[in-house]
Amino acid sequence: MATERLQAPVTIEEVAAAAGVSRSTVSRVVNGASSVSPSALEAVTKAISDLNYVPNRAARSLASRQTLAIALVVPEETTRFFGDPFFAAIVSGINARIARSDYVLNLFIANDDPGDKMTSYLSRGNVDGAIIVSHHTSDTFIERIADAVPVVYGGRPVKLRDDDYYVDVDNVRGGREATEYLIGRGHKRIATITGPLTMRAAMERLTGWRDALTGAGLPLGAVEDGNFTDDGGAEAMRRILASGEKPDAVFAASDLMARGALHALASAGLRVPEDVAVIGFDDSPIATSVTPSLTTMRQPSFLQGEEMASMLIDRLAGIPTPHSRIMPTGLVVRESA
Amino acid sequence: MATERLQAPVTIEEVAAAAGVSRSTVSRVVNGASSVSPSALEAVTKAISDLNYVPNRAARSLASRQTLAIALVVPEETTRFFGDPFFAAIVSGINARIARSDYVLNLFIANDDPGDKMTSYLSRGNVDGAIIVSHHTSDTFIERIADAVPVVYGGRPVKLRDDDYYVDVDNVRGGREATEYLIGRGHKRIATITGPLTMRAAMERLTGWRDALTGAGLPLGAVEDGNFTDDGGAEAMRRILASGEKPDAVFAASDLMARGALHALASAGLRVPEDVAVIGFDDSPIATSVTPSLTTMRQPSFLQGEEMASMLIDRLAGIPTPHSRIMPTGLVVRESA
DNA sequence: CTGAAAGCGCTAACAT
DNA sequence: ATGTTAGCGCTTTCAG
Repeated sequence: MATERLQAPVTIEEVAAAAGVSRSTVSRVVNGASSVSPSALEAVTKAISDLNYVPNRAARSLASRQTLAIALVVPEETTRFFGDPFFAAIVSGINARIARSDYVLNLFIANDDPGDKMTSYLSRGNVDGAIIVSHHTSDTFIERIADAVPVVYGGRPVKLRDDDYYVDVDNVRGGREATEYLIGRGHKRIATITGPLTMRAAMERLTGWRDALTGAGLPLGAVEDGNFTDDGGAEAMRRILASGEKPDAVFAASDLMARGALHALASAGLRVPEDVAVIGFDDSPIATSVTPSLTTMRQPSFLQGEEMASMLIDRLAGIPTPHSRIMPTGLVVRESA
Repeated sequence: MATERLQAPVTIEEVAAAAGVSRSTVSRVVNGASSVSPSALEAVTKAISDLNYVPNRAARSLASRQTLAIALVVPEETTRFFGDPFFAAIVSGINARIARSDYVLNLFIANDDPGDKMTSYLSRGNVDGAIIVSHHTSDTFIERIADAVPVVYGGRPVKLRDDDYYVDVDNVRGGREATEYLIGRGHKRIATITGPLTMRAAMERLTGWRDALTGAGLPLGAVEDGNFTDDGGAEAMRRILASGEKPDAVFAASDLMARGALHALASAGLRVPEDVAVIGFDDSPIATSVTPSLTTMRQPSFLQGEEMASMLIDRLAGIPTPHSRIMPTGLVVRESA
């Protein structure tokens, strides 16, 4: 026991010796180069597994000038980020894809970093690329990151540059279809609870809501910002109710806000969907955990995360990749509308 | 435009030249060695900031044989981990402390890693240490990590080894004091909603509850597992109500479960605290966001996170550190009890 | 297809 | 206090 920490690490040199070839050849097989004879390949492969050789990351990085690390940048307040199951699914997807690669994820929560250690760290080439999971108009530091390393965004960035890549859904359409569903059910006074309008997805879903309403010749209902949080959704709902014009339906731009709205509605003694129908967005686990269960516009969050990671990994490997990937949304009808 | 990615990275050599000293001296100031003359120090410092020098991690790692990386290991289902503000605060604290150091955080979500890429990655010395933020009895892979690198746990580990370090609160006492508060308020039939009993903190808070009750000569009320989740708390509350023996108070082992309980109680038409008093645990942002606001046993989650990181950093620096740090809890009285 | 040789940028004895 | 000198373990031309 306790000899563990000092095991001599096996180096490429020892593998080469064991296989009777040179370092270069070992390096070639480790990196999957084509030009290696079958016999050499076999000898090296055997030596590697016999010796349990694992390349040293630092040495590899230093020589190859890549870090095999990807930054996961979270430009959110920690409590908000952690509070939303949407991000849970996104991160889970990213992590799942990364776990299948040679990369590791470096976590950066912008918020806890008052100086800009993060920015300079990233700029200095300490990661090969970055995934930026959300994006506010006010996040200026993001541009500096994008100047320094390849970036993939979750959601179309506020200022799209030529070299930007992103994964998104069609938020306008999602918002429109959610609202159209409400309209189709005969609702006439449809309010909406939006995310922070500094975020593109929030604005776009609002646009979709507006398009549906004007398209149907219906008046625009109340618009309140719910900040993409549970509490924010509840407060927005209360403001809508307090405003006088009682809606008969509400489109909440996230399930989390829809949950808040549900609670506010319940407190106000209103029944869902009878008095007020509610439709959410995400189809997160929340949708089925509330009562009544949530009718919602589904987006494939886990896949979005996976796709973000895949996109970046492909780019880093030099594989041509489209600049954006728009994932499908779809209506999921349950009890609340 | 687009010249950005190829900026010549400034090396220690260039800093040395600019400062008129040798590489070694630069290295010394970068690493905070004492034996540098004031004048040299100043020249180097200036050169560093003029040139905007940031040391190359790979080179540093290779030469110094440390990785300057710390693994953040999350042995939880992603949705659960991200769903609890307690973890949000913990991670925030860890991240804040790490941001002040030379280390970076590598994120590993055990759950998304069916093989054991993570374990072998960590075992191969790719990180200098690991922080394991939660711990279930069933998590066997954790031992393998602890065999390979220095570890700090969030919460006393299930099997404590000689070389383990952890940050915790006195959960037994916290549970006891919360329950004693309820008793002091005249409640006689006190139920509890526990976390999963595979987790030490859950068991200990249950013990505290039991101790308080037996200490006061009161009968043990209902015990239901709420899985440390919102929904779990609501269901546990429903089971308690359905069981026939109506409690006049409930100790929920986390604020999240308390929130679930509050909703279940409201649905059942029971008033809080008049019909049933509710006390939580954590004093997370949830406590003030629910109605009625939550009386709860506070634990300093952010500080716990910071302390976990500090402990590991100190250990890695060879600074003697006590094996455990028990942080204080304290009652916060609000409306729910 | 393979080996030799030259570093990648930094730290850490060892001198001085 | 500071400079010199070896590497750390690997990738990558460049010859052959």
